[in-house]
Amino acid sequence: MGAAAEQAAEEREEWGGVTPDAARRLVSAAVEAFAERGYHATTTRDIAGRAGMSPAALYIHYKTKEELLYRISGIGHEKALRIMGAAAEAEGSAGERLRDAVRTFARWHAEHHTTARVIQYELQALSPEHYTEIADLRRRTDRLLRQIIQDGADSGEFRADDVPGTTLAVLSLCVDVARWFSSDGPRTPDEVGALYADLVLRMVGAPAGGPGGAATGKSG
Amino acid sequence: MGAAAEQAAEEREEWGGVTPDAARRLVSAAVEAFAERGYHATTTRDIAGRAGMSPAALYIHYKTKEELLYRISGIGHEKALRIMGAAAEAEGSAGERLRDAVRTFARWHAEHHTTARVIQYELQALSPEHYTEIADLRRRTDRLLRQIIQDGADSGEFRADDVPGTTLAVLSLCVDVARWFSSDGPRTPDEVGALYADLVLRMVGAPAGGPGGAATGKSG
DNA sequence: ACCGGGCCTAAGCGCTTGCTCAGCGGCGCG
DNA sequence: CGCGCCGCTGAGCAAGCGCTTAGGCCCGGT
Repeated sequence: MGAAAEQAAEEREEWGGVTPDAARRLVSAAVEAFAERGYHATTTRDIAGRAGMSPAALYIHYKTKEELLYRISGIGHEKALRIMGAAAEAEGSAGERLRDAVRTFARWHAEHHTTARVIQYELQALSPEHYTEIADLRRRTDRLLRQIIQDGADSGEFRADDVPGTTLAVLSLCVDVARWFSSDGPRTPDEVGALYADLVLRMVGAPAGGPGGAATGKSG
Repeated sequence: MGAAAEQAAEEREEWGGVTPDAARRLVSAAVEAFAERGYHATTTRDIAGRAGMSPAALYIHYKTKEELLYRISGIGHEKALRIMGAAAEAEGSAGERLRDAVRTFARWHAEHHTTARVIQYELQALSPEHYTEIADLRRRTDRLLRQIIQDGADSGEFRADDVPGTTLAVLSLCVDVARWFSSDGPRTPDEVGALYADLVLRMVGAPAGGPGGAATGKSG
């Protein structure tokens, strides 16, 4: 399989729910362009061009440029919420769940850093109604993580004086991966996830992290 | 002193180096607008309007809209570099210097979150030449922080297996304050600085932090 | 064979954008 | 008082924007 076909396969997985094919190609092109230049600096002509169509074709599948952003933001935030939910609902100690949450959440922000960049840094370009809807997904993600940290604090497993503040910091740390991560950089998404999980567990005073813990892994 | 006069006084301090007065008012208006809507969504008419001038007046003081961003970015990054430099060159253990660095750096990103937002999230709108210049300031800031963490790791005061990775995480954490901080929120800039200093010291395995350390301050 | 509808394009409309330019008011200086 | 000049404005230009419209191709059903 060639590189182009491979990328197309990846896109089909990430945007699998979007049909028909032309609509999916447009979403994919828009994510690329928005991540690269920002929403406002991206023209509908650019998006259509990347998708191999004329500018007018965009409006057959989406009413406005903002609707494209909304679709991307919705799918991305739902994916992020599902990732956090899977970690939160898993069995295990608070430490194990927190490790899993940070590892998978940070890794997703690295692996899908173009999508993540768009959904995290272009929120203000959404219409007020769409923003309200997306904000709800974000609150739910925050609540899931906060509950994990609260559980650890309640049981004495974590040392977290300010649970909302710690939650905010952990979420902020993971989200900001989308800003600095580059596929050309020295770190793989897996490595970022592992590093961040270790750092966060230490932040809450649970350095050993139970089974699978490797906070001081490489060299001690 | 009224609220308006107070705000004007603050601006004069932050942008004190910018003269004449009209040029400073334009910088101030541009920071506000860029932070609120983003660089590309801000029009020169909006900037001039906020500064109480006609659109044409902008071009007497700045050649282009991008030059305005460049000036803001330069002044902001130099301030950030000075803050990090002051902490790095201070006397004291690595733990003390790291605490000071994170506390002041995070606090600045909270207190001046509009400026910080512009300099951290609008880099891609700079011309390539201007970006290169700003990137150098960013590298120097990064190097200062990395040296503190390296010192602590070398002396055994910190437990940091991946010094560049830890540096990146700490910087990312502080920078991202600019994205979520709001003056209407429940936290003051001082509180954010204190919280973040505690979290970061634990991240590097130095929870007590020496004199002045209050990692588990509020309730233990 | 023929029609109907889904998908697409070429052309372009109305508007806003970053930026320019000729000219004007008022302050300092002689 | 009169002159020059600095800071500014009103009007507007070329270009590019988001989006629309009229029409054409192609494929499935009858």
